[in-house]
Amino acid sequence: MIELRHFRYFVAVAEEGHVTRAAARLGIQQPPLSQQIRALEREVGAQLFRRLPRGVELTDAGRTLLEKARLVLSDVDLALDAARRTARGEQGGLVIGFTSSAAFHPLVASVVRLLRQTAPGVTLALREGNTSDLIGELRSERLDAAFVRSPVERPVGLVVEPLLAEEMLVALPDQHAIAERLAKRSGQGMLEGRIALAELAEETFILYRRPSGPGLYDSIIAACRAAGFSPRIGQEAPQMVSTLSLVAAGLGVSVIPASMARLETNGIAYARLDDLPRLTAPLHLAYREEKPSGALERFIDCVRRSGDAS
Amino acid sequence: MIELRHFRYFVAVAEEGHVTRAAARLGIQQPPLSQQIRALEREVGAQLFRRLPRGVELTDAGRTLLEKARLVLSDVDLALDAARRTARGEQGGLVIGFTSSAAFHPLVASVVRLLRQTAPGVTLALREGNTSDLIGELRSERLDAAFVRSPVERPVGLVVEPLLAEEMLVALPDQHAIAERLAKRSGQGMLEGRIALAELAEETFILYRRPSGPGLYDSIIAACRAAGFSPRIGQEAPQMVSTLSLVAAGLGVSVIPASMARLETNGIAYARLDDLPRLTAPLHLAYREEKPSGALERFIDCVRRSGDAS
DNA sequence: ATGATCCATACTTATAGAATATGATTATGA
DNA sequence: TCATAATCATATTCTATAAGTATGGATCAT
Repeated sequence: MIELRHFRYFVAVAEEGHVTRAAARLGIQQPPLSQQIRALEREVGAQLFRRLPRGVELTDAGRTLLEKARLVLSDVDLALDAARRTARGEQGGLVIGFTSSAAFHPLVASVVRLLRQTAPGVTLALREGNTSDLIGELRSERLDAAFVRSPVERPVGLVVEPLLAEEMLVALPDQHAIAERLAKRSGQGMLEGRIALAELAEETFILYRRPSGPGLYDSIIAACRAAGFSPRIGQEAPQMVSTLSLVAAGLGVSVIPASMARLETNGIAYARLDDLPRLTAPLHLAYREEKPSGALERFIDCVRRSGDAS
Repeated sequence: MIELRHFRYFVAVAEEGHVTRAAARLGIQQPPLSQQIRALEREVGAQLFRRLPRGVELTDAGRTLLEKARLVLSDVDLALDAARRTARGEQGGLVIGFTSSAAFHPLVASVVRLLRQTAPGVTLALREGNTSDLIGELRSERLDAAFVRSPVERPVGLVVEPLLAEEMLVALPDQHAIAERLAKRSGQGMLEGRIALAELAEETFILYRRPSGPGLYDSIIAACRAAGFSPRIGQEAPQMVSTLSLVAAGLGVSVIPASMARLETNGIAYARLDDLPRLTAPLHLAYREEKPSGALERFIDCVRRSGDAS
């Protein structure tokens, strides 16, 4: 049976043109090397070297084999390296989900950037969805990890790791009385000063619809209650992003994570809240409890590092 | 040190998902197989299998390695096959020379065709030249073999193998008295009947110039002497083919190998000779005495078979 | 709970690769 | 021309390691 040893020995002899020198290079004696070469020739069924009085030289068959043997040997090294890289998580494919509201958070972009840098062999597929769908896809192994807001209960079989808690802002129509009262700060539609939740007691609230992302919805309502009123819900938008369109259309006000304030600026003014405790939108990373693959480990590591930085 | 055995065993275990079954398939016991797998894992520096209560399953690193290990194993087989084919002469590159007069001989075409069929892996480069140049190129290893006419002396270090002796024909200008006298046979300019060399005693002879192809030149002159006259040499053409152009131009007559009668028909008539012994143009195959490469052996074989057929 | 399945570990055996000694062949230089 | 050196091949011994045997431990199924 042919082994890599035969190829290694063969290449050495071919390169030296000399059995004795090749043996020295390989760190063995000349007779076993001669034997292994003969064994290879027997296996191939053809002479690979012409024995000359001083040294040996390749036959045509030997020349043909030399080329390919070199390739095989380097392919073996490449194969082992690839396996090592995969084990270290520098290679592989991941499917990552995120809630639409997380799509705009700088953390996601920075994680992707960081992973590209530290593990270029890992291919990422990103998939948007609402929190409950994402949790389901995690369970059914269609996703490897997901950025979610606050899942109501801790889903069994999954690790839900808190990353950060983001301040929530009030989104007002541009022409709203409160917006007119407070000066614009930057060009971004961000208002100067803070407002109390209680000031919005008479407003119509537009919120992300309940079944898909239960966490945020509940905490907003709870905060209103704490501020002394029960909010009037005008409309529940199917997607978190579309709440902003409804606000821009003047249909009501909304409370959104700060990272979403960077888009849909025309027609919308954003104001910080005054109330304590602060109303926040948490961001979590969820993944299965089982031992993560190397690539996923790498990914989680990148997420943590990006989380610390921001 | 990694050996192919490790890859073979690894692939078997990966495919079976089961060490014991894989061991049975490989014809060894389970413990040594487990050991070899462990050795491979140690060499790679990573786990390749997750040990489950019933069987084993690939890790990511294992999956990566499996792909490449399969490739390596099949590449090894391909490498050995390629070497075998080269040894059998079914693969390789040959440079073959031939004298310009041999270019028109059907043997050359049929050899090329036969070699294409029996050894498609052999690539042929054909090179035209005069006999003495070809002999030199054979010696300097720029050619592997050459079709030549009659080399004066047997060149040392070369084998010159006679292939066939071709009848020689007289080439006459179309309007020549002899051509007018004899009826045309086919449309090819071939004349009916034979003529004696002696009939050409008064003609001007156009012959291929001496230094490049001494053999034919000498035998033509010798034949004329035997027929009782010494030919008047009008012009010596630099290339054998151009002798025909000179004949067509009416500058004289020539004697050429029969295989050349198939071209330059307009303006030329060919006549067979009556004299005995027949004036013939031999065709030889020349190659170096040293043991020929497999591809050359194949080629020589094809030449001999084609020679027998024609 | 008990037996069956299956991988791992400990130890023994046997194979074959490596080392040593030597022979055969062919250049090379006196 | 002969002796010597160089180099590969052969014969024999040694040894490293792959294979085999026996058994243990974990997990699942009945």
